[in-house]
Amino acid sequence: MAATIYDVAKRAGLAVGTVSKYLNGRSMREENRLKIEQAIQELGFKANILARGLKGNRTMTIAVVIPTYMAIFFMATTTILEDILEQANYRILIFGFDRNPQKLRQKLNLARERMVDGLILFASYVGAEDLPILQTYLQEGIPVVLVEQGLPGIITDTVRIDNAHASFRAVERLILDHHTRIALVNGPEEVAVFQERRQGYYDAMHTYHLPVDERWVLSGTFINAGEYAAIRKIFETPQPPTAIYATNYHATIGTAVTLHERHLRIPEDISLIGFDHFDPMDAIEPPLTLVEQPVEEIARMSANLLLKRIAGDYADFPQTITLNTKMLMRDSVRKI
Amino acid sequence: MAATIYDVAKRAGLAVGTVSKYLNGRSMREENRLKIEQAIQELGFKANILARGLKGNRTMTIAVVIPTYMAIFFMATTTILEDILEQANYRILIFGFDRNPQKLRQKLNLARERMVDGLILFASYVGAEDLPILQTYLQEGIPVVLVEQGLPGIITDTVRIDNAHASFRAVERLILDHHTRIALVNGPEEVAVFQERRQGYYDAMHTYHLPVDERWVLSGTFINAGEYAAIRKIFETPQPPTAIYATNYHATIGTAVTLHERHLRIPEDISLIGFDHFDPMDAIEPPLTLVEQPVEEIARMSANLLLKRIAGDYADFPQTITLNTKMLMRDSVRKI
DNA sequence: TTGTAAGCGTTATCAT
DNA sequence: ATGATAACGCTTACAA
Repeated sequence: MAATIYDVAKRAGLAVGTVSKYLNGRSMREENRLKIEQAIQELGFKANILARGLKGNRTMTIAVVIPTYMAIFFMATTTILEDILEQANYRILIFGFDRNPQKLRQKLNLARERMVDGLILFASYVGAEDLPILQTYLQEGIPVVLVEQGLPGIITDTVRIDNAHASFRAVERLILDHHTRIALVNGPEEVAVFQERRQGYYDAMHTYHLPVDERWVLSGTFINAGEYAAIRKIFETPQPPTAIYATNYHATIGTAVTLHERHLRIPEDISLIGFDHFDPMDAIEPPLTLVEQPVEEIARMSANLLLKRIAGDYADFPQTITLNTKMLMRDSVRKI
Repeated sequence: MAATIYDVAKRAGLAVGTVSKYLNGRSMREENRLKIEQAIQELGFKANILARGLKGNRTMTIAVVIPTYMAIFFMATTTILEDILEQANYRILIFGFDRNPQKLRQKLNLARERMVDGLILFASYVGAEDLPILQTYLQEGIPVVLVEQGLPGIITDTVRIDNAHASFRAVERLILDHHTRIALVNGPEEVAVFQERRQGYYDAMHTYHLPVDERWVLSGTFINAGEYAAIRKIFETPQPPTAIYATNYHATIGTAVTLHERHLRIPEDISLIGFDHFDPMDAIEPPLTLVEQPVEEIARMSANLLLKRIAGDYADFPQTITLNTKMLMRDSVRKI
């Protein structure tokens, strides 16, 4: 069995209360501090998190809940989140809900059972049925930060990006380079984030009085073969587009691969602006012009906001932080 | 505050002991069972996992420890693992260690603090410094299942695949189709798994008396641009290879993309056999011939083995299960 | 500053 | 079959 605080106390010749104080960073006689440190060292003592949590206060644990483990954006953000929170001495529990609102409900319950001190929820793919339990969190005073988007009736802090504006700028960039026939390869449109990204596309097209050919407006998950066939079809129309704007990681890679397969050169034959910037994308030649999400900043803002609430600081609550994307100008857009 | 077992007992007019028995599925008077169920219902009672764990027995929690969150193989396996273990009423805690043995040590400590009932460790990228704590797990009687590979001195169950044989068969397939100049795009060679995959390549080449041109034997992580440049260089040699065998997901995608970029047609100009089969790969045209890992079976075997040990069944311990990969014959290999 | 003891929510061991 | 109570490892009054 692992050593307990009693073992440490005995070995140090002190009482458990004193050891506990040491563990919680209170002041004490230097001499005793050393004794305790030595005892801890010798016994390889590690405070038992369960007992700590049971006592009712903090478990020093934060739940990070994401739609799926299989998407790089979520995992990249989670990785950074973990680093940041670890520095504040918090641990994270990762829950994926497979883009399934029903499963989400269950995961949120699990997290609550574990008495997490806070919740960071990537809020795309959340369903109406998940709202009540989120309310429960808030009622119980467990801070919640929503990432990606807000949720109806859930009054809490939110960290998001300027989806519509990001799209607008990307499409505008193409238009300013004299493209007029621009296709959209969008994520699943039941998700608010992708509705916004599509809206930005429409806004740009309308602003510049360009017609939108609905056959060029695609949407889907782009994780299976069928959907890529749709991209290929875009080029079977008589006057195919001269540029494509893809609105997420998969769509971007899939589109680039599809273009290469058809021996359409980027950007000579067709221009492409993608979305997201993760390592594997740089395998693509030429380096793509991309809308880059500030992944690190999203993580940092979410973590800090949550920690602030956990610390009891509810000034300026609730806050919605909208972060700006960057256009990474590289070599996949050609001026016509 | 959430309802406790005392609240339930009071509402049902019974003692906590009785309610506890109900929760643990022991027999009891039908009439009381109903009372308890109703009370639980009305109060929305959920047993507190922390208190349960503290009491010393099972936490019904299993740690799944993986080298990185950012690789699809690990996340796909973890997703399935979670499903399977959930059906056995276990929860999982996911820990990524960023391919950093030092971080792994820390994560293994975290998992132990949480008193997990078992550990599933993806053992590539584990360092010598991590071995002692693994021993601690075993000494404390916490079952450990190693996935991908065994570890020196760690006597426990292992679930792995036939890496060398898989490679042998893939390369042999190319040879039988009369390829003689075959390049290898391998994962990082400090990892045992990739040493084995490379060995299979060498074995096949030697078996068929084919010379290996070391300039065509590449290895790396293939998650950044520089490494892809190396693939391109393969084709700048005077007599370039006619076929490539790539040994993991990233290497496969990266190679396919690179080939397309150079307008080398698959399989007309060059044949390709890849490794792993996940959805996004099917974006590539033509459908690639692949070595397919039995991801689901890996997860199932690991989970079942672990559950068996947790249940105290140590017959046939330790066991090493070597699962067979499948060759998915599709359209990326040409008979010369 | 330090020691003592109650209490967190459960399970398990006793009696009853 | 059920009820009362100690114990799990920790934190936190409160007392010394």
